[in-house]
This record gives sequence, structure tokens and C-alpha cells, in this order.
Amino acid sequence: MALLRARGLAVTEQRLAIFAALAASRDHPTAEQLFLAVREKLPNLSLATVYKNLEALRAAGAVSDVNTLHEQGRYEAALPGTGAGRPHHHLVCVSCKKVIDLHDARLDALRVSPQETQGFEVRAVRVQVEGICPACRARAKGPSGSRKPVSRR
Amino acid sequence: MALLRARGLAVTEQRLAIFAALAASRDHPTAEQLFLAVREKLPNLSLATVYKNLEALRAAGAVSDVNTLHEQGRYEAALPGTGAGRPHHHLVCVSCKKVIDLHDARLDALRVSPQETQGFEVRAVRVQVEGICPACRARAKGPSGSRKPVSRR
DNA sequence: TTGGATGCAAATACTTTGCACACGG
DNA sequence: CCGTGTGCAAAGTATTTGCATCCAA
Repeated sequence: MALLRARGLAVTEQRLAIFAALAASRDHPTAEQLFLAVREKLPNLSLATVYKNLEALRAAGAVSDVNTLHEQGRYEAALPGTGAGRPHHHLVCVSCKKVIDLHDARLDALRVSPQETQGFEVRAVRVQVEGICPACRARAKGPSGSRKPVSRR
Repeated sequence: MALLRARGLAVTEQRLAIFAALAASRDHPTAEQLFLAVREKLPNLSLATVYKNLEALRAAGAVSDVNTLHEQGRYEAALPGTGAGRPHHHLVCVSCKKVIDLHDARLDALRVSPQETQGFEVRAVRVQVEGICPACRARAKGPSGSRKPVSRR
């Protein structure tokens, strides 16, 4: 809350309720699920408010996306025979959303112990390394230019 | 191609071109990027055809989504102080799209060597374990009922 | 010939934006 | 009081679907 005020964000009933609902939830709700949950308490809450708050809280560091890259589907060829389909991992630039393959035998060999998989039948273990790519790093500290990250949307 | 026919899929110019474009691409294109690329060769290709083919090829196992869960944003509370924000990993059911937290110190300790990160400034390493959750496993081999996976869309 | 595939347009789903009014600090 | 937040409606973007026609098998 002090965190919010420090960022110039007002502490409103809606904002608190949205954050509380998120913190209380043990799964990873979508905006709409949060909307439905919070609306029990605040019946005239609007879905747009939920989106605006999730974004505000994310910018303040109080909320994170479970899924970077959720904005658009991305595909890759995966033919078992061709090598294109070998399991591999990804390097993702959180600024420009670029995705680069990462091949690493050590990561491929990762296994998760059955006690931790809670009864799941494991199909794949994917490692996603998030960071800032060289181009975006250059842009960020850059010569002079704009500080705004590039959006691929 | 034999794979396609075995699945009852016809081998069309569009389907081949879409797959070829995907296999040729070293990044992880969106449906629209593929559409633009393939349209150079097949000018009256439609975007809907791209989507339909990606889905058909995915079902046949020739294409995979880089991102499971891309269909909707999912959030979690992440307050640095509260423990809610500790880095953690996820167990994802590829059938019903449920996401469950996975805490594992060994995974938290994963590091990727600088030679492999291609100049990225690494912010986080996230492990996503994909599989079929107990409920969906039960449903799949189930007593009698429908074989269709549940969609959360 | 026949069932699957294509292209178009319309429909749907998710998310963002503009704006008038309300409210926290 | 001032600036941010809210709710509504409209716009925007991503994806899916219906349907008439076309083409591979």
C-alpha cells in the first residue's frame, strides 16, 4: 500500500479488492475470473477496471504475468524425424518479445521428481530464460533516443 | 507428408507452403507473420487458412505452439516481501490449461551459461512442466464418458 | 465422386481506449 | 481542489466459424 502511494497510485477499494483476490487465489486467474470473483463484493465493478488495475499493479511490481508472450500465438515446426522437433528451450526478450531457441543438453536432461509433480503425467519440461536482448539493452542505455521498449503487438 | 495422409489430411499447396515457411523460419512466427510470408508465393492465401492449417498440423504433431497458455492472460500476486513473489515454476495441464505452482530449490538454482545466452541480460529462468493433470488423466482413460479434453477458453 | 480444404465474411473472444463523472489524498 | 480511478461504451486486435466453391485422392 505504501508501495502504491510511493508510485503515485491511489488506494481504492477496487484496487485493493483485485489485489486481495489475486493474492488469495492459489491458481493463476485470468482477468475475467478475477472480475467475477471481485464482483461478488463490488457488484458494479467493470472488467475494464480489472484490466487497468492489473496493468497498474504490474507496473508497480505487485503483480506478474504468468505468461510473458500471451498476446499472440507463436508456432514452430516440430517434425519428430527432422531434428526440428527436438526438445529445446527458449530465450525470450521481455522488452521486444523476440524468442530465440536455446539448445542445451543439461537443460534437456532436467527431470522433476514425481513427488513434486502432483500426479501429473509429465510430457515435457521447458525452460524459458527471460531477459533483455542485446538490441533492447543498447536501446535502453542508448546514445540518446527514446527509452520506450519496442512492442511487437 | 505420408504423415499427413495417414491422418486423413490432404496435401495441398497451401499446407505445404505454410509448413515450409515455418520450418524455414528461425524465429517463432505468429500466424500473421506466416500469412504475410506465404502470401508472397500464394497471393490469395487467406489468414483463416493459416489458422486452420496450424491447428491441423498441430493435431498431427508436425507443429507445436511455443506457448501453451497463450490464449488468455494469467496473473499472480508478486509482492517481494510477502513470499508470494518468490521465483517459482509452473506445472501446466496441456489438456485443461490449469496452472499449478511448483516450488523447487533445485530448479531455482538453475543457471544458464553466458555463452548460451547470446548477449541477453538474464532476468529470470522459468521452468514450465507440461503434462496431463490427474483429473484429465482420469477423464482420458475414463470409466465410459467422453474422450474430449475440457477447454477453458 | 467425395470428403476434406480454401477463401471470404461474419462472428466471437480478449483487451484497450475515450470520456464524463466520482473519489482519494 | 487536483489528479487519478471508475464505469460504460466503443474500438481494436486475435482467432474461429459458416458456407459456397474447389481440389486432392
